[in-house]
Amino acid sequence: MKEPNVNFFKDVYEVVRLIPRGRVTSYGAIAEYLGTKGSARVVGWAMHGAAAIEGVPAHRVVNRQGLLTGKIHFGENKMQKLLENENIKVVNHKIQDFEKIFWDPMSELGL
DNA sequence: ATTATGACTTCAC
DNA sequence: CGTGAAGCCATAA
Repeated sequence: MKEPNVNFFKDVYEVVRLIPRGRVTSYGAIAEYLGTKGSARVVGWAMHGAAAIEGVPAHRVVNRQGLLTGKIHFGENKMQKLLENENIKVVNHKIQDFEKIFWDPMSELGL
């Protein structure tokens, strides 16, 4: 295949799509689930396109600290509004009870 | 092909 | 999880 990484992007969309409502996950978790755990940044790049795709709640994907880093490109008010709409509490650009609502694809989906 | 940048992560203080 | 520095993979110019 000429572009094997493209498959990676598609997987990211599927995983993000499987994120339950009121739950969030991190780029590293998705990257690791896909096998490219070293490319957490690439997951962010995948989300860049995912944000334009329906059914891909990019707002549910945050960094390891539960910080809404993606809101910068997503829309600060927009992302927080969406998260609050999912019963997710966001304060100072950060998710509250992040470890509680954290959704790990490796544990939930099971490898 | 090389350099620079990025929606990240981990290690060290 | 405060701040700071280095590492890693892919895209854009």
